[in-house]
Amino acid sequence: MEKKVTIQDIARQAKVAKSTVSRYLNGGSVSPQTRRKIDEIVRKNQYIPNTFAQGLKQEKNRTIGVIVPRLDSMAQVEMLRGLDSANQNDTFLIANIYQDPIRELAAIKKFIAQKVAGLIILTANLTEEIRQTLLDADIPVVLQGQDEPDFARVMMDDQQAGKIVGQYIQTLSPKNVLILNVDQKLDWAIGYERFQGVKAALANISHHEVITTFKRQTAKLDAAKAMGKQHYDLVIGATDAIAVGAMQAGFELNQHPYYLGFGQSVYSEIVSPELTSFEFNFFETGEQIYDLFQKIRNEANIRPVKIVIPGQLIRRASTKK
Amino acid sequence: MEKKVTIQDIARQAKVAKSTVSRYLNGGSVSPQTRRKIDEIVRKNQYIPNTFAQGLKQEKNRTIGVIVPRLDSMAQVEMLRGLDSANQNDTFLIANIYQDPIRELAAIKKFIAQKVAGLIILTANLTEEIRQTLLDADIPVVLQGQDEPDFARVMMDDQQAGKIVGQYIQTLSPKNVLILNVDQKLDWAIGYERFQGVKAALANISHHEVITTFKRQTAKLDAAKAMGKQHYDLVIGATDAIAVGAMQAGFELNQHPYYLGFGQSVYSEIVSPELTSFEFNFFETGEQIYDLFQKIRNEANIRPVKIVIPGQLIRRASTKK
DNA sequence: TTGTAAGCGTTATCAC
DNA sequence: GTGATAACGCTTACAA
Repeated sequence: MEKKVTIQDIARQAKVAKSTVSRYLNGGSVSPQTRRKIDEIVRKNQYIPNTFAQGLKQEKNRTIGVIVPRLDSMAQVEMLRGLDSANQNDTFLIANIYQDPIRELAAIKKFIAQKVAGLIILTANLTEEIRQTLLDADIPVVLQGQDEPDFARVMMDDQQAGKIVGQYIQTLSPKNVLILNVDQKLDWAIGYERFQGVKAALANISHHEVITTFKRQTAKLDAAKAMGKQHYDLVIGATDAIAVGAMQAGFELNQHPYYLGFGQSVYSEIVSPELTSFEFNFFETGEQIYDLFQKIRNEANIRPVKIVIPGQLIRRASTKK
Repeated sequence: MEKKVTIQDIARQAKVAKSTVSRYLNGGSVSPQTRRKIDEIVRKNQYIPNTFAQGLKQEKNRTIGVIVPRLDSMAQVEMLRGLDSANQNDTFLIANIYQDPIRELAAIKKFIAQKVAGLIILTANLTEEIRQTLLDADIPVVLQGQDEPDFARVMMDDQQAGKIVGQYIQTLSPKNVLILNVDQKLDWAIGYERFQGVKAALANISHHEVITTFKRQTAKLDAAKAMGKQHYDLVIGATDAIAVGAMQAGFELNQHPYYLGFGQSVYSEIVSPELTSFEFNFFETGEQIYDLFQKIRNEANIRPVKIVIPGQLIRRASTKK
């Protein structure tokens, strides 16, 4: 059990003033001899500066608060991995807020109180109160998933996704399409933007939209209800999880329409038939988020930027005859 | 943009000494009137104590470092959720170390330097160096996944799991069994303990063991190789992911043995046929880990405890005729 | 019950 | 290049 060794101890052993040691540590001017002497003593004592004292002195630290809506989402976890991979020298404080705005606000306030260097928020929906809190705090913030003009943000190109999927749908020439979507109010980017292009392509095709949730189980139930009433030959889920839920429902009803999903990719290759899906690279998105954060952290008054991440349609067996 | 308000500001406005405010904040003795006065001013100014100043003074804080081998594992994420759910008033610092002992050691050292209140380590394998570092640091530590007698730990009951699965296997009366396991050195609890009971049950049954990795893709490849050489009527995967990989291989080879997995539960209900699997409640495990941490944090010199989490066999379609 | 004052470990500002 | 010394915001004896 080692007791804490302070800058003072180092100074004493090196027979210099602690201010000299401090300068040594922070790359100030120190004579080569002194430097070598301190070098050795620091190493021998395994000295590590006290984070709290540092933080107290310089109103700054290398801790970034990360808000995650749900940790049981592949997309989110991939983005975290991306953040981690791009990370230079920061510590991430991760708060899982279970898609609850109340928790979200609390977590953000706590982060601000802890004087984090900045906030990265993976979110679907900012309440007005959170918006204000963020603006007032006046710290670097990067948003993902919500297109808020006041903030730096990284977005999936859901419009393009919808457009490409829309075009693809037409090549399948379906007769009757089931859309399993989520509430726009819950997630605008997905609920609205993602489906703009899809719906445009469906203008002259019979189709039906059912609002369900992100949970596979719920989606399965809702899909079963819809598919029980009438017959569809193409089912589009707002996410892969939803599409897979529908596949399960169809399986039980012994129906075999085409299926198409969006998003993550754990599910898609496991189900049989494998799921055709419009996929985004969430890992790379995470990296981009971190890079953007670095940029706005360093350049003082940069205007809110928007970065758009493209994706691509991966055709698999679920849309093949 | 609000500037920081300190305990001094509150004291001035309330016309008391800052020590009084400090006492107020920490539940010391304060007269009702003073209390009310401070109460109001604190609220009006939205005062939040500076974490660094607090941490500097009292060598203690409410931050717990959590080491996670991989975030792309359902089991791990569930445990994190459990931790979160049981959490009273702590902040979790989560470090994803990608199953890399080097990163693990680095992360642990960093946590210790940051003077975390304790460490929760979800791990499969402690190197000797990490063991020593942990012991030297002399802070509360709870381990999960590694049965180290020197530490408080929460373990899955892999022995019991193996035994139950072993009994179940016999009811299936297979002729030739393929075991897809992982290296014992990588994960003793899974590689060795989990399969003790299984192998005992297989004593008089022809079987073959192949070592693969936790990755579904690799497992699929290894399974394909083995299943290509001879015919099996039961395939047991050390994890669900491995079993699912094998299912995919079998599907492509047009073989349809029974399949059986262990562990998490995302996959099991999605594949068709649904996967029979021995399941642990990782969420509850997370809660237990936190509770145990609380206990050893508060009681000074408690002997290293061991908590064992049972599981249950869920029979699904993959082992039905 | 309240106030005074002495640190906690670090960095920053000066003189030397 | 170096060393006193004063903060940073808070807690905690110890006095009053």
